[in-house]
Amino acid sequence: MNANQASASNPNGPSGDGAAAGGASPTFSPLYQQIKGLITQSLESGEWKPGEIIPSEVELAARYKVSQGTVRKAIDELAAENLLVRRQGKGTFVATHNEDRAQFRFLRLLADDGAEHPHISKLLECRRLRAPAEIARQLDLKPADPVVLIKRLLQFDGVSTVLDEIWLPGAVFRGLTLERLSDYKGPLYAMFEAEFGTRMIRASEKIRAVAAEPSVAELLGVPPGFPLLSVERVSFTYGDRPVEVRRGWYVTTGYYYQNDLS
Amino acid sequence: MNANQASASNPNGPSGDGAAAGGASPTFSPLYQQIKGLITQSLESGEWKPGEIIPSEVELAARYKVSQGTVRKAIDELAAENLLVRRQGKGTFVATHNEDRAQFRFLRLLADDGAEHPHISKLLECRRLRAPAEIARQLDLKPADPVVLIKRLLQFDGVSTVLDEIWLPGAVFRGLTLERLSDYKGPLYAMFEAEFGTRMIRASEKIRAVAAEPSVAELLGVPPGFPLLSVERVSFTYGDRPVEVRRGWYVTTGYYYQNDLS
DNA sequence: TAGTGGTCTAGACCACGTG
DNA sequence: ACGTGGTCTAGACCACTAT
Repeated sequence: MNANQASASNPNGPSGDGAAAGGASPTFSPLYQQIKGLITQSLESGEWKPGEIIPSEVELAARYKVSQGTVRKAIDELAAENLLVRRQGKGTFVATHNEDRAQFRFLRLLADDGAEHPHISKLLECRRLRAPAEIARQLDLKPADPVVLIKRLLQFDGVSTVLDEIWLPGAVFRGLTLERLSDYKGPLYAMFEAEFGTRMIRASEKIRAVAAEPSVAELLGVPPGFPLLSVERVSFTYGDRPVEVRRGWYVTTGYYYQNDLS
Repeated sequence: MNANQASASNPNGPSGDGAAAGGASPTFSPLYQQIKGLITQSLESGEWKPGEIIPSEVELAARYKVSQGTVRKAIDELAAENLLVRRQGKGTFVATHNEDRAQFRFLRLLADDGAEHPHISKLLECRRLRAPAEIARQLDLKPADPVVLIKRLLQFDGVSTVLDEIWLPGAVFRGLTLERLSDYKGPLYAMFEAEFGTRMIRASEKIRAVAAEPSVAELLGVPPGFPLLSVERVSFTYGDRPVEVRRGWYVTTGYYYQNDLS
């Protein structure tokens, strides 16, 4: 990686820009974006694992042969995307789903008074089967590829509130069993990143109001036809690869889904 | 605003930091945060109006007697908060609800196929009354203070999909009538910022699934008891002052509420 | 005392949009 | 050709955390 983009040599990026040369648009890519890519690679490859500290800005600047300011900007963006966490005086760390309130990021259910209540998870089943067409499409698999299906119930203050159906690609989550799930303490996503090296980066949800189907209603302890929040989530890992489909039904009596538009 | 924080003179902020001196925490506030505050003041005071261009970075640096990099960082954050919009080669502009897809930011309803459909607004009524206790609380008003209540229906592809009850502080929205509402073309928030100088910065929503009340059901053309998405929004303007309470009921058949966790 | 991230500056050059 | 934002550098100093 050349040093001086500013002096004379460097009309475009130092490192390869990814693809075919030719007459298309110049595809200018700033240095810090390329550094960002290199750091992301190290995260993805597991060189730095969740919770661990990464090299200091000065070290990274030396390693990539750029100024500290440039790696700084790269890290800034990765921190804004919740991939890294900066701690003044200590260092920069790989984000994890274990600690902080990283949990609320993915389950934004609050009690009517605005408080965040704890919940417990009741595992109902964990099966391996062939992907239904729709799930395969969403997970970017071939139809009938192996998948894992987890069903669970979340109880808030002892009341069944959320029923989840979680679909995972079987190839990635090899060896995932109900027993291993029950043994693990902490959030599901923390287990996924610790035991399967798969970290959920972002998710996209489709939210609807639906009438409870009889089977769902029974598990949630509400009458059939009861209005439920239907939350269909697709979660993505590095490279925007989908690695989870989650279908949830929320009883929003006494609790609500909190969303901030900003 | 003193120049050199870096040299000798300036152990803490140049301008006043807001409050009482004394033994409490030093309340260190970086220069760029103070610049951010000054820029926000100019936005709030209307010195630069929505859609207008603001002075260039170099000009602002001269005006505040700081380096360009410092105003740059201030503007960066304001742009991230959607208060300003940067356009390379042209300048920096005050954000507005008129253009772009600033609309989707506040009405994230998509068709099942993921497409963003246009909608038309049917105004049902616009009344002035005394604030109910709950509304007064949310708008930070005294009970029985004057408020404006707007009811409207949004139709997607000719189908009634959203019923909104919009509560506004009467003191701010003086002279708002059904006629003025009907005359205005474009999004409601665009009208608010253009005609009443009140710009919505961020909003907080509580989402639930509810059974349609008879009166609501009739307006939306669904049977009573039909599952609806209930969206209760409080919108805030500069200084995090609440200036709108909006209660919406969404029919999520053929459409869904899109939310991204990132 | 030493190391980390955080702030601030000054100056150079690049990419973009106008004349 | 010029002005705007965007990138990159180099160096100084500040604030926080650990030892």
